[in-house]
Amino acid sequence: MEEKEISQAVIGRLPRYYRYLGELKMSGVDRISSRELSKLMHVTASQIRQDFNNFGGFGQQGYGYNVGFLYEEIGKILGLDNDHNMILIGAGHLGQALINYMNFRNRGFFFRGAFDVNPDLWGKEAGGVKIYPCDDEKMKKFIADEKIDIAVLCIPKTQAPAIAGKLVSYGIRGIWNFAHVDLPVPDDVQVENVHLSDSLMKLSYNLRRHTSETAKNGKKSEDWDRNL
Amino acid sequence: MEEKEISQAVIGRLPRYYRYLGELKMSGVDRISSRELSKLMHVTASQIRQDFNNFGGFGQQGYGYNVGFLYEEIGKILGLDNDHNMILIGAGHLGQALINYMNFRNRGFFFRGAFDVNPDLWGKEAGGVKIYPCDDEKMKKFIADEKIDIAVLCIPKTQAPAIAGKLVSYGIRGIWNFAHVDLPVPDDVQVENVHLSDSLMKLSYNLRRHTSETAKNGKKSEDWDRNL
DNA sequence: TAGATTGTTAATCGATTAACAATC
DNA sequence: TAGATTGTTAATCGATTAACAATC
Repeated sequence: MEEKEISQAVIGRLPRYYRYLGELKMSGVDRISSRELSKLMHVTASQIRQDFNNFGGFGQQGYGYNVGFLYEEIGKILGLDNDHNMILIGAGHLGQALINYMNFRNRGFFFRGAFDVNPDLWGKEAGGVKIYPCDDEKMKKFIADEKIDIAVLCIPKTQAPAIAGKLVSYGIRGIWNFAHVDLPVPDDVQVENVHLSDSLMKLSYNLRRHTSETAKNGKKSEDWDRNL
Repeated sequence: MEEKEISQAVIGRLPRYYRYLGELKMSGVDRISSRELSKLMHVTASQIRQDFNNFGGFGQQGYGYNVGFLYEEIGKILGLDNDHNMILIGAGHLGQALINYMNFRNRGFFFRGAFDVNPDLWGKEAGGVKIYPCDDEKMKKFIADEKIDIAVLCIPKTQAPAIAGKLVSYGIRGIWNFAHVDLPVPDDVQVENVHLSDSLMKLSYNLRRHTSETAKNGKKSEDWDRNL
């Protein structure tokens, strides 16, 4: 039986469902209908049901969805029931910020080590792990020994594609890429880009667009759904 | 005459065009066709032409596009021809990483000050600007005096909505939100979310999906377009 | 049972791709 | 002019929304 490919549009919404369900669970709600959730999240109930039904029937007619169960199931879909071992490549400001962010750990994402070209950092610690030289053999061995599956790339864009290529050859299957460049990797390697300046440019566009629009029609809307 | 609203799908692609055009310009290329650009960026030539034509005719039949001109025009569309004054709210690890990142400055985004609740940080500097107490009156005056239009929110999600509300009342029109929560703001305030853990969860999903798929059909594709 | 709400099919909407006439 | 390539319309594809039968 052919499994249908789930669109990235759906996947992109799962973490937000997961977050809302986690909060509902925390506040003791143990049952919710697509309609209630739709009001809370400002999306259509139709979309919620369609999204969930990509993965099978999580609800019950006449009842709705069990919050705890749904939360767990979406967690499983997102692969949060398995731990992930990560290495940080580039222990600069941003890299250190990420490695010190505890919330990733709570979701099963663990930094096992960091690598940097700067000798001043070698042997020091960041986020509870050692910083090693960006040495090919060392990285290769570390990735194999520690069963690293994700590399977090926080290095200048000039160096990113070359390092990414090496990491892939050492067995890395997922790259969380903060370098402002597209990484050409084989199709069986997953890249998730976080292009901060792109994000800032989108904000800049929307600021200008809105400013000129209000200047034009002079009205100020109270509708804030679009921002969610 | 009604101006058609440009879809966020198009806007989301502009920064990437901008990046490629900047690189072409730097390497001395001054003319490119939609077909050449499509091969470079791994998107369809049709999409490129459609995207550009949302904003008017930037090209010339039989010739293609002038790289420098197109680069400038897209910059203008993105609002990069105007400077933006920003404040950092929350000078923790992530906030300090952002305020120290020089590339935003090159694009016209300037941090003018930082605010934090931690007294140990007050009076210190980060990224060349002072860190102030998160005091209502001080923030209000600073935003007005320094003509701040963007606030960069790097605070825990529990505090983010309350602070965001205040900032908006002080005149902030754009929020770059790194807190893991949806901010309810009026429609004339633009929010750009950077939800890092959501991004990591997507990577986790795609890792698992691919791992089980290759396990199933045992093939390893060389096509890497999808990762761009 | 009657009421509620899902799962799912059908209708609509929007975005992407293809095609080609206009034109440089 | 002939060739190339855009701007733009038309066709296709995919995603969202609406509707409702199934069922708890």
